[in-house]
Amino acid sequence: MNQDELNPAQREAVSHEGGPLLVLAPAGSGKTRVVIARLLHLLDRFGWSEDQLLVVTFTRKAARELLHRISRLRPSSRPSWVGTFHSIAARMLRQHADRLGLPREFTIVDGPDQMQMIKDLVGRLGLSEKDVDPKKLAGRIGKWKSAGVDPDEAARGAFGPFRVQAEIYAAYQENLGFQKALDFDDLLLTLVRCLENDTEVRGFYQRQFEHILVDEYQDTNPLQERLLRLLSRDRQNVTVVGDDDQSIYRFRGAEVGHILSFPKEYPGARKVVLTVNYRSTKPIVSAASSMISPALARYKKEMVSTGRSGEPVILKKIDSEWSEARFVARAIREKVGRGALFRDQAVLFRMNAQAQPFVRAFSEMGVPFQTRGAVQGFFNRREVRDLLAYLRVSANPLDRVSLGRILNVPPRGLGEKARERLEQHFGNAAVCAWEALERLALDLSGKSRECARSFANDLREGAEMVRNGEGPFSLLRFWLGRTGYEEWLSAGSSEEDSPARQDNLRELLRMGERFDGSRGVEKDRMPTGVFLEELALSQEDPGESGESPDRVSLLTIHQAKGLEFPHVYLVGAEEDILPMKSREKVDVEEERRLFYVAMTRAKESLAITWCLTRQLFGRTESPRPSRFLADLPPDAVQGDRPVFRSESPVSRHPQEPVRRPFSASFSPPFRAQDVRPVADQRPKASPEILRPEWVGKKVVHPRFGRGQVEEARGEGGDLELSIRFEGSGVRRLLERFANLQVDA
DNA sequence: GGCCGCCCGGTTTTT
DNA sequence: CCGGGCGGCC
Repeated sequence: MNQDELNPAQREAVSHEGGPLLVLAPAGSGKTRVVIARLLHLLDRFGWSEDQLLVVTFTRKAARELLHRISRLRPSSRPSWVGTFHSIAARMLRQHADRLGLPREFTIVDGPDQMQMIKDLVGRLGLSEKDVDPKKLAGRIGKWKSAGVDPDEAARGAFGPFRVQAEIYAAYQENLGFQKALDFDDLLLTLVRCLENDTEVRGFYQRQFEHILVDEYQDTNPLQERLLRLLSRDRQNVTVVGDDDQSIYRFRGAEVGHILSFPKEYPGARKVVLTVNYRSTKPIVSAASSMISPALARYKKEMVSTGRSGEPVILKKIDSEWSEARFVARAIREKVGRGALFRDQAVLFRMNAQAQPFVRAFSEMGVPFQTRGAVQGFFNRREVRDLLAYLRVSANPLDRVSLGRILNVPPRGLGEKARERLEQHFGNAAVCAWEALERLALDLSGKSRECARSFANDLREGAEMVRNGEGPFSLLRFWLGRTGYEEWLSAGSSEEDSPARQDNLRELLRMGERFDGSRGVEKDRMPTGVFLEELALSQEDPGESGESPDRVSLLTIHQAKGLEFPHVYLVGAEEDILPMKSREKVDVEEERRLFYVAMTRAKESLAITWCLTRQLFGRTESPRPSRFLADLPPDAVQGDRPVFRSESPVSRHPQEPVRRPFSASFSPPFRAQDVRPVADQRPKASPEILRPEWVGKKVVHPRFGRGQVEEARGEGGDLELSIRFEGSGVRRLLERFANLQVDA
């Protein structure tokens, strides 16, 4: 890439010589261009080889995009360590599998499998899902892992509901161990522990990587940050690129604090701020800037538009969500009438439920559209998961979750009773699938016995095929043939969904075939294992990466992150939706960033709508317009101004102090959104009453891990603690919200 | 083992 | 309002 094509700030970032570098890259500032130019610069200028550069992204899509653009600019260059945190971790773990006591083909447990395991364990401990909500428990386990808290530590000092959760956590980890399986968090945590304890492995990677580059750094969670520190020699040659204003993944563990404190945590860091927005017209840039500037914890940075003028941002008050959908449909058709394409336009909303009226109105009014459902379709389809479970047991015969899934699918006379027995035969050890089945067969009689035996034999055969290097295509055909799955499926499906299911099977076979045809030689790996790993680490629907047909996109704001559209309709700009309120709580800061992300997707035109009435969960509500609308500058917007009753609209929606009528032990544990992300960002309201009895206490926080209280003030629900955490520095937290476990 | 009816709860999502 | 999960029944 020619450096002349870069602006001064971009050039500064690209040519930075050594030492930690923070690139603040607001929306539309040419972030990817800088990342690629810097990568090429590092190769050219320092003569490093491709495998000395580590480039970390958050999604497969981003990694693929980077590789694609690099290969276009420099066909000879093929950086080998470009990937997501998880895929890189998996690769490193495999490279050192022997040292870690892991088999090379360990299983990666994905989200649904993890849920299944937790549910099974809850049941086996004689608890109902009313006692323990598996979803919450999964979240909790993830938080423990993010904080590096192992089951023993979790159990220590645990009380009440924590106790049971810690117990299940322990059982869950043990169970993963029997199966030689790691879940997503384990990929990171196991690697972090390995690097922390094994100086040789740590040295190996620290020597290997001359430079580390992290994209979307504002989305890192504590585990990823720890990994980054361990891989970088003396925290020196690290480039992080991101935008604190676009940090919208707190709910899944991302901490905007990492990017905010990078200069402190990486001594000598250089900070480069990209300010020129190449994406949007002047009014859009101006409106978005005004929207984000009241945010409390952020780097102050201006966004300069390239001077393109354009139509003002349109504000539109509408009576109901049905009219809202029709209004947008008409606006879209009008734009198309003036030469725009459908695919140039996107409707953005806060939650998937809002899509419904649009789907209906667009269908009725002949506006072509595409949605991306709340859950990705393909890999959550029963038939796809079933078939993959057969492959996974074949690749890793210790995989009980997958065997459990297919034990009686299609039905082979091994029902609930058999499942319980089988569990006993597995017991607390690493037992392989056919052994457990053969032992089970001895308990059974007649047809069931025969079925168990022959299934065991098939499993042996499947595993043999994998070991012999057979690829996914032949494995899939083998299992389809042995089980009669296809016939069973079409017999049991209704006429309307049968074709879709057959399609999915065919698509899976195609994927297997493509994989067999395309894979390069990878020594020491079984092709089927590689195939399964790739699927586990990329749940992207097949065909999603293809080119888009001419349709309007219906997306949540989260889904739209990283995308841009000439024309954007941001709908449902209402209190309790954007900002979203749940359980009487609003995380205004994150919601403001969401609003900002939505606005900055637009290149040419932006319309923002809100409704006066809305059906929500069967009830008709009369929402108030979003408080954020008050922050839009009058000279950049046009249309309906929302009416706020007082001068200061924000004060009309004060954050109600959250006081629960019951004691703290009843409050739901581990609400991440309660934790103040960065100390000193809000005025302190608590009285200056010192609480020396707290000082020096050791505590464990679900996210920040272990720490010690340095300062304590305030009373009752306002008890405020300054805690020095190992690894993440001092944080000021409200005891009421922090869900601390206090070490005795 | 599978189907039907009732009740409850309900953001955002990648790996 | 709608979908998932559970309990009861065949």
